[in-house]
Amino acid sequence: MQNSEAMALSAALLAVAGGLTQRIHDGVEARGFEGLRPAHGFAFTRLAPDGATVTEIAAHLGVTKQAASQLVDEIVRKGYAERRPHPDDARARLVVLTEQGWACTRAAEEAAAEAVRPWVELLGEREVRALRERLVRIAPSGPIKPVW
Amino acid sequence: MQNSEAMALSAALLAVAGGLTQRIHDGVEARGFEGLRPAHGFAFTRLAPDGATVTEIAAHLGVTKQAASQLVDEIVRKGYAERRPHPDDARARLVVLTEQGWACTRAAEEAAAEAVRPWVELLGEREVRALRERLVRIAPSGPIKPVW
DNA sequence: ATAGATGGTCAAGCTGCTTGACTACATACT
DNA sequence: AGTATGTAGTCAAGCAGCTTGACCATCTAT
Repeated sequence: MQNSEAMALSAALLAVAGGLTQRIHDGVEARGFEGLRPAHGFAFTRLAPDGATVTEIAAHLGVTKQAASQLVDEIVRKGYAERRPHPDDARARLVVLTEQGWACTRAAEEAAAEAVRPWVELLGEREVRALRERLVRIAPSGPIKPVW
Repeated sequence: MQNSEAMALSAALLAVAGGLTQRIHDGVEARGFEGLRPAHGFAFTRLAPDGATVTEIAAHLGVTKQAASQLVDEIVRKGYAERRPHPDDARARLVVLTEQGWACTRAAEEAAAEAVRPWVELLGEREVRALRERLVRIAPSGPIKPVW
């Protein structure tokens, strides 16, 4: 594959990712969840199953513990999560989503579906599913970093 | 398409985009172009054909003119671009890439090719090309915004 | 028991962005 | 032509989100 092709692929991928982020963010706001940034959404995905510690969130986002702690402060203050004592470690605190946090997560899923809808209309459901499968296969496992 | 599928697609896309950005950035640095951030790269793509004004770069990046001006200051100070009088408008200044700027652009293309290579190994060249075509078709035309 | 590693927070500082104000030039209207 | 409005760009100040550094409480290993 030529360098210019790789660059075109990269540019398209980053443009799509940027637009998608914007649309999800707007959709979440339109559903009444304000004062959140995309980074909060990524934190939510890590909190979603059973909660996580600040350190785990920091690793997930690829930032320092201090930054993650500050981010958790925000979502706690806004009622999306709460800090509980950790069952196994008295140093740690388990951050878990509140009901409002779950509602916001569902809103984000709706917004994502809405953002993806134009793609389905353009490419068809089959192609979009294929796109998803390929992206899942090449997705890195490391921390989620901002696109730039 | 279900909401959860749309979310999985979004998550994979953003993860791939984040990883790709990181890899291109690292690759550019490894080729000796330091002190640049991904945002500079996006500015370069706008400057590439025939240069651009600060205002055009601002629109391209989705930031204020002041932020774009500051970013141009940086790449000028580091020798990647220079400001010239605009041929048609005495208010404006045309920012164009220097030879070093072009060299950096080529380095970014090499880095992109390098970053994409694992995907080719995983999916095959045919699939990656198909991926590119689909992404190009759904890519938005608006400003390039950060993923979060 | 003790030494070192780890979870979390407090504090200070930096960087990249924003808003606000301004000058120089362009464009449109009368 | 003359005037009013709009646009390109910069200077200045402020802010938000991140970093580094220091610290305490608790866990883990010897």
